[in-house]
Amino acid sequence: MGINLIIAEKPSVAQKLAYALSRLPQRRMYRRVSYYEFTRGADKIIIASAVGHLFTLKQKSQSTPAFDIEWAPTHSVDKAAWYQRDYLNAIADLAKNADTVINATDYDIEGSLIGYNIIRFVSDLSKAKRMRFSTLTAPELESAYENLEPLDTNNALAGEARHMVDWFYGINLSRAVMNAIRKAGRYKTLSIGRVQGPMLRFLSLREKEVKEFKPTQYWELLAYSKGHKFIHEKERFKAQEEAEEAKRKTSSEGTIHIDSKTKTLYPLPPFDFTTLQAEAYRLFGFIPVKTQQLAQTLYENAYISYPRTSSQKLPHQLNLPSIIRKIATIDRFSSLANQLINGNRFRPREGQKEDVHPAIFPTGNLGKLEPDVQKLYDLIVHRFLGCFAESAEVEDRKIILSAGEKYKASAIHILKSGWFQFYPYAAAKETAIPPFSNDEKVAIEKFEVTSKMTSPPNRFSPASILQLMEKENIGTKTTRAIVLDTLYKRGYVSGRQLTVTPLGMAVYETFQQYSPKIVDPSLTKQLEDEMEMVQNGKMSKQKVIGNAKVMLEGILSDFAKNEQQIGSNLLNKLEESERFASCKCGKGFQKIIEYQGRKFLGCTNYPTCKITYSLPSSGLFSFAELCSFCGSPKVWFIKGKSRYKYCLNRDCPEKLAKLAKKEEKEAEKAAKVRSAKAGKSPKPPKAEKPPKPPKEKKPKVAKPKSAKKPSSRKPRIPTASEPAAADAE
DNA sequence: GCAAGGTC
Repeated sequence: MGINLIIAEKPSVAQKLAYALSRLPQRRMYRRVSYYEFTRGADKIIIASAVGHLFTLKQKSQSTPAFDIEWAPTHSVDKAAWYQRDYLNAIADLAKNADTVINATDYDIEGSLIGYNIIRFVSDLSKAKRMRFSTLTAPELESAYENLEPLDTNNALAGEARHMVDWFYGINLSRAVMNAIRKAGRYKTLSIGRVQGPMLRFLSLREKEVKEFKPTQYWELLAYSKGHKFIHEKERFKAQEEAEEAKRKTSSEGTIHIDSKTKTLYPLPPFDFTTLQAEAYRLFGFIPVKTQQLAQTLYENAYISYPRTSSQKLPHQLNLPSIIRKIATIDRFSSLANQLINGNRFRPREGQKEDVHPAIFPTGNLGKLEPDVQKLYDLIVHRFLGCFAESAEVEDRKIILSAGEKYKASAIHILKSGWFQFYPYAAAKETAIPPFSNDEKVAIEKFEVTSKMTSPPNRFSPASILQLMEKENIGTKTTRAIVLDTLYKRGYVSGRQLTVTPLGMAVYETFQQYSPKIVDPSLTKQLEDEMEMVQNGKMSKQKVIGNAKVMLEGILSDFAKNEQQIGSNLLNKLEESERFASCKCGKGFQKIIEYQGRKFLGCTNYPTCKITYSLPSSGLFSFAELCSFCGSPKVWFIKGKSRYKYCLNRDCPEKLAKLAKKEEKEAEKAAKVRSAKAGKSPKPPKAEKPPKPPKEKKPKVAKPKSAKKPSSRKPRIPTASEPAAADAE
């Protein structure tokens, strides 16, 4: 009787394996860690589990560049990985008596490496075999066990090459920028890497587009009939005269033509991890890292399936009808779930993407949830139930008004709501149907020529940058959100509309100049090609790593030659980024303070330090630069299609001068109009807000919430002001 | 302390 030790990648898979290979696996404990034991045929089987990578790369000796590294147990290097220790020790112990050690991690290069490292460091590679499966269904797991393969060493070596190349690039280049800024006089944690690089590049290029955008004017021609608005088919006219010309060519009566199309809208596929993160951001504003944490909580409580999947499939082996029946017992879903049960609708609409783990689905178990966790859970349930619902049908109505020139309007009419009621978050919106019929003759009551400004491209949101990274195939479903979080932590980006700080821009530009490879998306593609060659045995791991070293040596020596210039530039930009945060009092940093629903810029020593600035009450803003006239922070303020850069100091001398000049001009204009059209009363100049009393010298002080004495006086918060005199762009 | 990749 042989002893076979099977190693899974994570505890949940160990459990699945145990129940797939045995009816009655014995669950045993090694300290806090469980493993399974049973006999199958002539063999005794033990199933233990890793928890991801149990080994990590560690610098072996000090050298520059840092190329001397070795593998070490993660728990010995990283305190946060303390819990891994028992898992590793359990495997080491159980491996002692094993005749065969089977690597049953996920069948990809990371999985192969997880198992390979464990086996070579705590057991013996000569005893090793590989289980290969692509889903976690019992028949496939059983078949994988009955058809063991030799250990896939080349896959593991490809993974090892990936780890080492990433380490060499990431650690050495991060140290290079940190050294540069340190020699310029500041300690600051900076970083760059194969994934951070391209992400920062995408964001920086967009930032430049936004900052350099010059709005241009265009005109729209609108026609109204029976009170309904039609727009000229050309939509945008470059010159007002063109719009007026089209208006002149239009007769006052026209004919209606209606073009109706019925569209079938199929249910959306169940959630994969990235789509869940995007939807949770779109609907609740959860940043992707938060969604990741909430989903992990739901998973650990067994309320949802494994969340880190890229699959959009729900295999029937999951016993979907029983899940829907369990969900029907939860009050707030019972009506929807029962509709499916009564309609015998148990076949889901699926998407194209596949993975080892199925799409995210609720298990039907449920306990009490924190509010945010519940929001995410309900979203998952609605999406899941929606997959089984009927398609929706909408009528898409295009209404053309021909009167010499052509005008158009459109309307959406929902014919069948189908899955919309299950997943209302993505339902089509019904619009009022204008009362027109085909070939109807109608009168045009009114025209409008309106002037509009083109708007800059949108900044990325946390969801949209992650979607772009997925499309470009950079990073993984698990790490992309974490890498974005790193960019925030480094101070490279800020805000929900991802704004690149001067520091972030400088880091990007530095690497673009001295090490363009690290910010180039194609480094990932190159690494993938090389890993594939390692997997096929066409290239050695050493060769891949050697190539990276040669590349880096050149970059690093070039970097060192220009260190002084790089360092002083980074320092300048760092200080520029921080000015928003360094208060004039010299003791604290400025930060956004929220009090009684109002936001203002105050000091970390507020209310001891009374220096505050009002902020716009709506719209987006981000730090631009320090005002060259008064030293207060200047912000970009974006509202609708307008963009202003303005100084937060209401008494800024430049601002007051501009305001005075503007008023002077308006007065002049008004005087001209008066003299030209004597007799007719001219339009008064647009009223300018008078400058408000100095904010900075007489700051309004709000009582902090912790104030012990209830004050009879209402705490006064600086009121938000519109930019009175701003640099419009 | 720096990366990216697994996982609780």
